Amino acid sequence: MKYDFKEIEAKWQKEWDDKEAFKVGVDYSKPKFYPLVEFPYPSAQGLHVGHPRSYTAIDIIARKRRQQGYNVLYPMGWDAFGLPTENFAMKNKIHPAVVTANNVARFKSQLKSLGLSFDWSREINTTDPDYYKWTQWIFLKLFEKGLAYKKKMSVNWCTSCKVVLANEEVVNGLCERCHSEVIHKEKSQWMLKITEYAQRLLDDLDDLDFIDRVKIQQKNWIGRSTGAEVDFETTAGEKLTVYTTRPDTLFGATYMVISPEHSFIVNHADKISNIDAVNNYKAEAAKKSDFERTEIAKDKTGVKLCGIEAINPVNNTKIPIFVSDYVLITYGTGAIMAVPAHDTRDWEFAKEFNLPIVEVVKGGDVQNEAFTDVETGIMVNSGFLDGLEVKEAKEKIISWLDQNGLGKPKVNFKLRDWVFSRQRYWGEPIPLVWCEKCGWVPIDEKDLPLRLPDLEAFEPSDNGESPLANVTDWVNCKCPKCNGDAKRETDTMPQWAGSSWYFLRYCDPNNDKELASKEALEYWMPVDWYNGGMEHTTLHLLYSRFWAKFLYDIDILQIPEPYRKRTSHGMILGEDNQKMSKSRGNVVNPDDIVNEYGADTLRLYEMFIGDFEKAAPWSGNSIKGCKRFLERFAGLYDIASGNGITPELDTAFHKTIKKVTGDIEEMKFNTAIAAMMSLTNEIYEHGSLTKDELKTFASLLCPFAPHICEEIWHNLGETGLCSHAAYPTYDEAKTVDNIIEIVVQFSGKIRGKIQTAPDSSQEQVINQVKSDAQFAPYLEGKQIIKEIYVKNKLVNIVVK
RNA sequence: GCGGCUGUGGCGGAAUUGGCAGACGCGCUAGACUUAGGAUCUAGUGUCAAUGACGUGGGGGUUCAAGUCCCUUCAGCCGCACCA
Repeated sequence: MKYDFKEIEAKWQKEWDDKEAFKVGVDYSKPKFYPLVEFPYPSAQGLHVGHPRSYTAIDIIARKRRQQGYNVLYPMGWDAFGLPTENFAMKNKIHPAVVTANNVARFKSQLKSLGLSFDWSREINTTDPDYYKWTQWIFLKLFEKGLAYKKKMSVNWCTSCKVVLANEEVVNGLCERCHSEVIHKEKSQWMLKITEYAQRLLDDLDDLDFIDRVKIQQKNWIGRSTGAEVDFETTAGEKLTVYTTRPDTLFGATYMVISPEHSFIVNHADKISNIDAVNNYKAEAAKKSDFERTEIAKDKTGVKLCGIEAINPVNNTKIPIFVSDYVLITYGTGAIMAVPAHDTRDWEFAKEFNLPIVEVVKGGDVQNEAFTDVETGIMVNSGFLDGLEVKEAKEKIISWLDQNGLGKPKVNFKLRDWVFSRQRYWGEPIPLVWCEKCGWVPIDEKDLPLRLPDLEAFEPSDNGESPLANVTDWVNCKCPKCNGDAKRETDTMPQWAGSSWYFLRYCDPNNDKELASKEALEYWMPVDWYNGGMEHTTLHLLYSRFWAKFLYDIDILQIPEPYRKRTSHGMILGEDNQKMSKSRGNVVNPDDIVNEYGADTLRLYEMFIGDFEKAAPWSGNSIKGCKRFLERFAGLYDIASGNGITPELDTAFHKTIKKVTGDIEEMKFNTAIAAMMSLTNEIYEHGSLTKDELKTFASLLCPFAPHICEEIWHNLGETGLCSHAAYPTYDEAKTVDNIIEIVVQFSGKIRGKIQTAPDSSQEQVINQVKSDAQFAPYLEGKQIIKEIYVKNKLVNIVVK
């Protein structure tokens, strides 16, 4: 059979479309399977070869489950709000909605050309008002429950573009796009209290089937630490509270440090004799960019607060207070007790400022290096803690502090609240109104969606307000509460908003009464298998878990975790082993590959390229091997005749089905394909196969290379779709060969092989070896010390 | 600095519980067919001083047996980065 992939692929893609072959039925009695891939941002560049790696992998699993009789929901949509579209719109004077529509059309046709079995009837788009109505609705619920609040905070400000930048848009302290200086600016921003869910986001990870590196990364990001808050009296009269994970080292605290932004400085400016120097330092610290402040060479700087001292509560020693930017206002209490003997940063600071280093845990040489080990040390110079191990000392000092009203145990998280405001046009409007009388007032649910007004120009205003701020007839409105004059919030939501709940919308995408019906959510959720990039682990994946938990708390969702299983694909690199990028000129366009080799070959190659979880370089040569395999597979049609089974091939078929079936579940697609290549080789060696066998093969290969399999299936006289054919099964008993080879070793060296029946006894096999002339030289005149037999594998006779 | 990952032929990569290292594919070599070959088919392809020995980044160890387990060391990649 000639393998005309262009004709075959166009034909079957149309057939699938016409027959709505992958539209999922609303039959809630059938077992369900909900696989999901991260919906793309429809960029102007079109599809990247990285996209199909994830999509094809999950497509294979979806197709397999469908063939196995599950009700499979494999949906696709568009995460279409975002900055690049807005910038493109600004530059070319085209409305972002039009840009989005164009990009979506391109992406969709590209995805369709890959033969992915998406249920297109459930396509969603985050920029669709019918969709973002519910994004806004969820925000209103968060606001209602006190989980959305406005806070003045420092943001990145590009001095040239005059816009607020996300952290990701700041590279080495410069604007990613125009390379001019980025400074900090105070701005009021909407925040979501994800920190309120920190403990639950951490705890619930345990029961999820997420790959380890995702769990570990989320755990680190949430960053739970346990310790104590300790109060230090000061000569200024106000207590300073510090957070420490090492309360056991309290006797070694020889000074304190507060962050430049700490209110203590302002509160007691009159008592600080060198207040000018302190204020200078504050100003310097504020001017520093994030890059400078966290630079690798972290030389410690700071200024002593002269005229004020703190008192160490355990020994009533007076200790100096410093201000330094190595203490962050955003973590703990913004103040620390410094124990230079047992903390690297404090040690560096103490060396710089010639402060005393007092050893309180024995085990290191603290004058030369901070000793931070907590496992081996014994307490010294610590009064009632002396002689204890660190762990014991920690418990004892915490209860002592607690009893004396000087401190208490405390848990802290690195996780910060989620900055939810963007001063941008192309995002969901935040559905709140500012009323001088009533404060922030939510708009009425029945008035959702709050639509983005149509604009001609999308330039942000000079003061960093969203372009929406210029649309006065949109901004000015009536307060929903008192009907007085009010103004709309002009900030929009970040791109992460729409993607934080999209998997719920797929369950019931056209519902205009609820974000999705209870019934649909109950049936489809959770997502059974979610694959996506590692780069989303601490953002999208965490945010969406947070929203799901919130929706669970307010009784919209029946389960507290949205995803049962999470896997992650490796990147596809350029042929030069570097990340693909236009500037390197190593970009491979999937359209070109589909044109030259066909979608089936592209799918197969991306699955064959290597370990799914690892990065792999593209190879223009290797892809030919996959094309060759499909040609050879198509060629099987010419040597297929008769029905029934071919006895010589039967074991090979059962083995291959077993291997492929298992490998797909473990995402070992490369070895599954290798097994099918081997089977093909074996069939050609044998010279023929039956039509029944070819049908079996087609239904096995179908999830990987669906177009050619449909064609073969059809040519073999089937009238239905191969994509709907029952997935092949195997008989365990038939996967075992009648005769197996056993490796024969003498003293651990391989000297030959023998053939025997499966499951032979040790005695049988050893006797066979001893009576085999080829092994006589190794036994002659030797004394047998030990005989080892591994069933069906190997014999090792140790001789002397 | 902390956390995570990876080192196997010329290349991408295989290898249940420790049990034939290099499956499968690319590339390469030779041959066949051919006006032609960036097509197809057949055979070969870890290294070497080659009936044997050596081989999974380096060194050491455990074991009848180590890519796999233990100790140690080197190299590369990714994430976070002064989180007290």
